[in-house]
Amino acid sequence: MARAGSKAFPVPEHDHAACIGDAMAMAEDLCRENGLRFTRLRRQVFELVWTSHAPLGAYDLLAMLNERGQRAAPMTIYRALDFLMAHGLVHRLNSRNAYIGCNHPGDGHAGQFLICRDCGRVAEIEERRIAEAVRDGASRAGFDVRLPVIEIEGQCFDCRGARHG
Amino acid sequence: MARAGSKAFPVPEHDHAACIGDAMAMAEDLCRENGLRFTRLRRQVFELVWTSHAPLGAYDLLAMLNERGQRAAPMTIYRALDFLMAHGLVHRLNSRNAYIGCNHPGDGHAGQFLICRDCGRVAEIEERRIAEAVRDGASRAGFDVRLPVIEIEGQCFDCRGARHG
DNA sequence: TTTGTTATGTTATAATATAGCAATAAGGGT
DNA sequence: ACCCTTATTGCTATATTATAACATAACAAA
Ligand SMILES: [Zn+2]
Ligand SMILES: [Zn+2]
Ligand SMILES: [Zn+2]
Ligand SMILES: [Zn+2]
Repeated sequence: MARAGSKAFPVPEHDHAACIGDAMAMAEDLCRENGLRFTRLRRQVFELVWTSHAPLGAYDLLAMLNERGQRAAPMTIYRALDFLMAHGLVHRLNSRNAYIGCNHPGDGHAGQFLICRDCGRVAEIEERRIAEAVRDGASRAGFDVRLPVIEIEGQCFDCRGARHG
Repeated sequence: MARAGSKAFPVPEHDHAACIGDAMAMAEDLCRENGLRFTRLRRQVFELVWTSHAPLGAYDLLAMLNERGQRAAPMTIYRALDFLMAHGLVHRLNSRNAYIGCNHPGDGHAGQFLICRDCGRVAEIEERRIAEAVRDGASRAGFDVRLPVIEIEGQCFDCRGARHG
């Protein structure tokens, strides 16, 4: 039962400011190295997405942004999200119509998402064996994988503990 | 390269009336055996979903239904789809907001979907190795899998052939 | 028939996402 | 500095997908 070393789901009382800081730093780096314009708006949206480890909807983000005086329209958020997604800085969770920050970006990588149905938090993992199994299984049907979307609903370690020790 | 024996994606010129007939028969059986009411409306919607091997949107189905004189409202379709989904007769593809028929029903089974980005067709597979890899990978993060959603975008055998021999 | 339950009809509205065009800001060469 | 080009943002309207709430109808058991 891994856990101590696993960073997939951070413990509830962790230093979340550090999560945000790290993500921000990585995003800055990635944009600088690739000549991307990490504008004020994009920065703000990225920061908002990182408000929590649970995914946020586009209109949630919009409301949060507007509470900061920015009075933006939906398009504004969607465009910022498009940029961030295009460069792997955030991911969209199709099963929730919601967006989650990524802390190991890189254009167009497709990880696997663990979604806790109790606390709503999401962890992104990158298990080679899952990707391989998907590729092999698909190829047995003559199918060539381009973009696997894997969103796994279940229960995280902390929520399991909370229920039946 | 498997293909001959694979039924995941039927060949384009197959007898699709037989697909519909088989699916219908299985649905009838499942409902009879479980005391479910496979009403006229639900039957119609199920048949419409099976119109093609590409997934159809709720409003597409609604339009098709209304072309048959039924003048129904959105709720009507969504309720029929809810029933069909609850009993594994159709699946919702989150990445497309669309619905696809299932021909091996059973309450709440969760397969893996191959979605061709060229022809739009979808094949449902059930690869034990994928499910196992997901369960193992998740448990390494202390996560207990309840409902894996796996939607794999790529290119099917027929579309690959059509492009470069 | 009465009664409780499930299914459908109907109207309105919520939630999510995109189209289209004008205004502005950033970068690059002269 | 200037002009030019492109990328970004602002803004209004609209499309698409899904649900809420309540009334009526069909069904089945008592
Ligand atoms: Zn954190
Ligand atoms: Zn949890
Ligand atoms: Zn067919
Ligand atoms: Zn295809």
